[in-house]
Amino acid sequence: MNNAAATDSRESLGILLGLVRTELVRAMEAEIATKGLDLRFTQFLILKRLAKLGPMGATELARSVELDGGAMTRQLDQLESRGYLRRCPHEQDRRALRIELTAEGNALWQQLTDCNGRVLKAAQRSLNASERRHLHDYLERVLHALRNKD
Amino acid sequence: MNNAAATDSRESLGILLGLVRTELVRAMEAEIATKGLDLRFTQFLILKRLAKLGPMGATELARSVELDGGAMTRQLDQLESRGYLRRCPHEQDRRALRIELTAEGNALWQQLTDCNGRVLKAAQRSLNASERRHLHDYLERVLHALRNKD
DNA sequence: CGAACATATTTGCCTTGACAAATATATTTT
DNA sequence: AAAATATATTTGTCAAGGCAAATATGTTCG
Repeated sequence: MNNAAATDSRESLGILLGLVRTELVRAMEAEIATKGLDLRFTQFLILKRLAKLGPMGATELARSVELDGGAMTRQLDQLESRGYLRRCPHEQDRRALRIELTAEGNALWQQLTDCNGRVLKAAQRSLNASERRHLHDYLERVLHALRNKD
Repeated sequence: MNNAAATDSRESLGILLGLVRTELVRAMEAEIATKGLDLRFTQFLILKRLAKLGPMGATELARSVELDGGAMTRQLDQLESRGYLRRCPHEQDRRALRIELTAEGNALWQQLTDCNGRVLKAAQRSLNASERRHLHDYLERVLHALRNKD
């Protein structure tokens, strides 16, 4: 009985993670849409990274949001054409870029940070502070276990 | 400080979930590949549902693995052409299908269930039984909160 | 009954992202 | 310094999945 419950619980982890993530993405995009903005979750993540960490290269940015380099190029095309960021040449390395938010990009982030906060607050509203920490901790441990699977 | 940590933790939940899921999918597909099989995670989920719950319609199957109906049609095309499942006419409803595993499909599942168990065990190896239950519980509470956001 | 509406499946179209090849520039080796 | 190697970005190609329209069938209401 105990055994059966544990087994079932283990087996649905993959689906459960997918469901939670899908809903979170959906909720964020819906929240963004209520502001009259049209941005995908990926684009939101890119802007967030730039806003939080400042200018950086495309490869570094891609790694930090777990996106393929080629996909990043295309996202940058879009975000640049909409005026949210700029591709500047890197000072020392002529291969690389220095991607930075424009004033418009920063203004946009001001709005997005609201959405972000509201959605995450709503998502975790039934968890207390300790439970939130634990959730985060467990997820990181699972991630670590998967990455070092010997 | 406490506040800052909580904020940071909240903000990375979206990315963290994505990372964990991506790694889990990657690990499952790698494990499947070691058996000489060529199956995507989605296909694995479809077979799993059919193996666990028995024959069902395409729409129900699609919902249960959180997949679009159109995408399901195409996955079924592939799995059927490889001989793992059959589309039978539904007895009462001539619109609907009754999708069932073939003998080959069941045999395949015997192999897959191993992979599934190994990966999930590895993923959760640093969590004890209580922590696994909690992780599952927290994720379900977050999911529920996102779906009923009033 | 017949019209309106709902549901199951399929198909077409489009966007996204992974992977690999191409290009340009840096770094290391010989 | 030339050659080999590594890294940053871009581009081409492909498969997967979301959405909407098409088709077929079922259900409900007047």
